[in-house]
Amino acid sequence: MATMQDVARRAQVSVSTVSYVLTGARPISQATRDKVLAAMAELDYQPNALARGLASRRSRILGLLLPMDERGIGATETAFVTGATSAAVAAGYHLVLSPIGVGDLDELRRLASQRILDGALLMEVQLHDPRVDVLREAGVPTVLIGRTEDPSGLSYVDIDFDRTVRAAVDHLVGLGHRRIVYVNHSADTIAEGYGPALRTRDSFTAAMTEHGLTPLMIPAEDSAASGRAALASALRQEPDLTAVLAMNESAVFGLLGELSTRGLTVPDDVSVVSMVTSPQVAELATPALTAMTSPGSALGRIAVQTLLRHVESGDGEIHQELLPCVLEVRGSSGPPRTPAASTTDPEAADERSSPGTEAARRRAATRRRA
Amino acid sequence: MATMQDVARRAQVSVSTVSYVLTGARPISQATRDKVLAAMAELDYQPNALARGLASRRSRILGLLLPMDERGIGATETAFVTGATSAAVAAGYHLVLSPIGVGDLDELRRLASQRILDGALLMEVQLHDPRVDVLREAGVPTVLIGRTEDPSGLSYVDIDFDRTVRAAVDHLVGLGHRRIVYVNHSADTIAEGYGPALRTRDSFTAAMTEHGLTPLMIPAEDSAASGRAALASALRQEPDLTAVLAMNESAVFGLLGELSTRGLTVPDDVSVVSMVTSPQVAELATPALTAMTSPGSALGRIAVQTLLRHVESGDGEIHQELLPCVLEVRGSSGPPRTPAASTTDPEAADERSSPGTEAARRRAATRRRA
DNA sequence: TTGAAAGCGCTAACAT
DNA sequence: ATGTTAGCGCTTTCAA
Repeated sequence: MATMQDVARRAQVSVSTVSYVLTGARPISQATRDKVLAAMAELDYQPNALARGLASRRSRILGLLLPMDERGIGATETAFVTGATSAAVAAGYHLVLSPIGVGDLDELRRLASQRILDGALLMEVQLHDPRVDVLREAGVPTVLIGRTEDPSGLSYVDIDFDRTVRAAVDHLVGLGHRRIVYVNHSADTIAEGYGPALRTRDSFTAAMTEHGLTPLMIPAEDSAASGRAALASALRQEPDLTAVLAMNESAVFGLLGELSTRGLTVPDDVSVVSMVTSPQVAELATPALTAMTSPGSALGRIAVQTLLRHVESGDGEIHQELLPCVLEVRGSSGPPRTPAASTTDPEAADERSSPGTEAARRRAATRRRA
Repeated sequence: MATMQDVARRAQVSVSTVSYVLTGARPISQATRDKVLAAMAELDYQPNALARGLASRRSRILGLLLPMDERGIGATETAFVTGATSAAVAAGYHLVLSPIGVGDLDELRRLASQRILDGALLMEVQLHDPRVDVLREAGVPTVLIGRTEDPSGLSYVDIDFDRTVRAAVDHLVGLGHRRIVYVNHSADTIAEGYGPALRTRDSFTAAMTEHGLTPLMIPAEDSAASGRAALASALRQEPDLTAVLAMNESAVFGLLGELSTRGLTVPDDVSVVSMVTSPQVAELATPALTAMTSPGSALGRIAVQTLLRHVESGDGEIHQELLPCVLEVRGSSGPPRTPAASTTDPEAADERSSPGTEAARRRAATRRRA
C-alpha cells in the first residue's frame, strides 16, 4: 500500500505538497499538481483514512443511527438512507449506518466517544430521547430525523405531520366522508412519547373538529392481527364509518384483511388512506392504497447537508425544517356509498343484511379497475 | 477529552503500561492494573479509535455491505443485521452498514482502500460479483452472505436453498398437491445470476421431478402487479394448479390479491407457501402465510465469527456453511380440494365455468375460519 | 513486571 | 508556491 511518502518521493516534492493537492488547503501550481496527480495514479495511491483522521481530527465519517426492530426497514426509511448516503458521498464523506436504538446506549457511548464519527443523524427520535444527551455529552454534532419534545437548540428535519394529516383528512372529507376513524400506532408507543404518534393524534383531532366532525382514534400494535382488532373495534364504536386513515403500515394489511373477511369492499364500503407509506408498499395491497408518500430522499439529503454545515463550521446555526407527505390517490379511496344516510338507501340496507353476496357482485363489476 | 497520557500521569505509570492494561497484550500486576483502571474511570477515559487504528493497523470496524433497493430491507435481512451486530459488539468490534450495491464499485473501492474496515460482510451476493474482486484487491478479509458461482477459496454462510425448497415441496406434496407452480424472482434477476433465484429454480425442478411431478416455474418482478400477472400466467399454463410456492415476497401479495379477485380462496382452492419469509411479513397476509422462515440471526452471528477468525488470524481457514429455512405452517396451506382429479368432480367442473359466483359462495361459508 | 521511545501516515503550523 | 517539521494518540519493539 503506497503512502504519501512514496508519492512525494516519486513526484519529487515534499509530503506537505502532496497533502495540499489532496486537501486543496493552499494553492499549488498546475505543474506541481500534475506531477503529484500522476505519481498518485501510478502508485494507485489511496490516503489512509485513519491517519488523516488522527492528524486532522476529522474522520470524514458520518453515522446514521437507525434502530432496527424486528420489522425491518421500510421503503420510506430506505429512501431516506439513500438520499443521505448520496449527499454524504458527494461531499467526500462516508455515511455508515449503525443499528443503535434507545436500548443500546452503551454502544452509542462507545461509538460517540471514540471519535469515529464527525457527526450523527438520529432516526426514530423519541420525544425524550436519551441518545440526544449521549451525543451532546460526547460532543458529536447531531441532526435529528424527527423531533424531541423541546427541540430548541437542535437541528432537525422531520415530516410535517400536521399538514400531512390535514391533507389526508381533507381528501376524505372532500370525497364526502363524515365518519372517519384514525388508526394510530399502539397505545404503548404513544405512552412512550413517540412523536409521530402524538403529533398525528393531535392533528387528526384538530382537523376533524375544524370540519365539524367527531374524531375517533384507535391505537394498534404494529401487526396485522392488531389491525384486524382495530377495525373491529372501530366498527363497534362507529358502525357507520366510511373511511379509515391509518398511520400504522403493518396494521393496514390486517385491517384490509378484516374488511374483506366481513365482506366490506374497498373503497365502496370503506375508504382507506395510509399515512407515510411508500408507493412500493401501497401497491402491495388490493386495491392499491391511496397514501401519503413521505419525502424520504429529500429529507435525507437535507439532513446531511445540515449536519455537514455543523461539522465543518464547528457548530453552525440551527436548522429546522418540516416537509409534508404528498397525497397519492390510488384505488383504496373514493366517495362513500351513501353520503351520511345509509338507511335511506334500500340497496344499502339490503347489503347490510347479506354483505357477502352483495360485495362479491360489486367486486365483479369493479374487477378490472385495480 | 482525556488521552492516554493523562491516564498515565494520573496513575503514575508510563503510557505503555496503560496501553497494555487496555489490550491485555502483556501481564500487568494487579496493583498497577487497579491504579490504571481507577485513573481511567476518574477521567472518563475513552481510547481514540483512530489513533489506535493507525498504530495497530486495525480499525476494529467491520463493514456490512448491504445494497438497499427502493423496496427496503426486509425482516429477514434485519434479523441478519441484528445477529451480526451483537456478535461484533460482543467481540469488541463495531459493525457498520454501508448501502453499497454492485453499482457503487467506486465508493466500495474508496471504503476498502482507505483501511477503514478490518473486514467485510457482503450481502446479496451475485454469482459473478465484482465486489468480491474489489475487496480481494484491497486486501480486505471478506465473508459472503450467499455464494458466487465458484466460491472455492471464499468463506461464506448462506441459506440452504436446496433443503428449503425440498421441505416446501414435500410439505405441499404431503398434503396431496400434484400441480405446484413456483413463482421465482424475475427473469432479469435470473439472467443477472442472482444465486437464490437460480438455486431454487434448480432445486424445485429436481424436487418435483423426483416426486414424479412436472415442474412449472414463473418468474415475477418484485412487485404486487407482477405477482398478479404471474398468477394469471400460471393459471393459463396450468389451469389445474392447486398450490403456489413463491420466492418473491412482494409478488406474493399481488398473487394473493389476484386469487381473491378471481374468487379463489386460500387455501381451499389454492395453497400458498412463501419462501424465506419472516413471521412478521407472513402474518401480514390474510390468511397468514405458511412460510419457510430464514435463520437470519444465526447466519449473522456465524458470519461475523467467521470473519473475525480471518481478521485476527491474518486469513484463517475457509469456512462454508449452509443453514436451511424452517417450515412454519400457517393458514395459507392445506389439502387440495379435489385430490388430483378435478374433472371427475361435477361441482369442480361447474366451478370452472363460473368461478366468480361459485367462489363467492364458498367464501361466505369459510369466512369465519380466517 | 515496567519504562522509553520509535513510529503508524497524515495535517497544519511555521518557514522561506 | 513550496519545504520542514512537530505533532495527532496510540501500539509495540527494545531495554531494563
